[in-house]
Amino acid sequence: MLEELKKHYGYLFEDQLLEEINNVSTLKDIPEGTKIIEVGQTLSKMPLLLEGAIKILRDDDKGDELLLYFLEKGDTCAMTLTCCTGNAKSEIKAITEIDTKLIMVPIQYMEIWMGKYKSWRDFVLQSYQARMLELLDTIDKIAFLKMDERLLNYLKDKAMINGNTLIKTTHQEIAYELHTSRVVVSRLLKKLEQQKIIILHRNSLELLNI
DNA sequence: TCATTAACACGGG
DNA sequence: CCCGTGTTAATGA
Repeated sequence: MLEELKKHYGYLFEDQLLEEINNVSTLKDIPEGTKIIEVGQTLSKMPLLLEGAIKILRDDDKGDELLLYFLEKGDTCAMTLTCCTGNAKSEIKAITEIDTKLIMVPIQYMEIWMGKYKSWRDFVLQSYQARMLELLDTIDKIAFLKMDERLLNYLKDKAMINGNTLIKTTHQEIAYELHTSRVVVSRLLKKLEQQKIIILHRNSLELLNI
């Protein structure tokens, strides 16, 4: 595991910290579509992504959901960063978007390393800021973009994360994540197809000229 | 005007 | 058959 740690985080952390992480953490391979964190769940470990991607969703009071942002390799979950001080519960839901490899660090080390390693402190603060900026970006899109633009944006995001223009999903799933109805998604996708921006298939769609 | 909801027909796996 | 998809009509914001 130390090798993989060095490969992905070696440029960020000093050897001593890498070894400490290696000593207290567990490596996990998680298949696509697995729920990692549920709303209300108490967080005892923080994930460091090595490979793959995770989508972070907000559940509203009616059980509907809304996609907030994606985490990619080198990222960590901002929710756990804020939860580490108290025994706070998660306000968000995390699901693996593709097969993902990550390291789980028990959160008690969060605080210890914050004081001990400058590189760790920088990493945590920078992660926090990056997530905050992504959130603001998402809020901007929800507030100022029409649904058709949000949809296209979502498709592009998904294509980039999967490294593939073929996107495996259903209209219903998109509707949930963008917090709208399937009728709207179907209609807008149809429009995008007529504009030669995408090709529709069953259970998947293809993004053209990115 | 545009989204949502419900309802229905089509057709592919 | 079951489910994803395309479409429409009614209703509401």
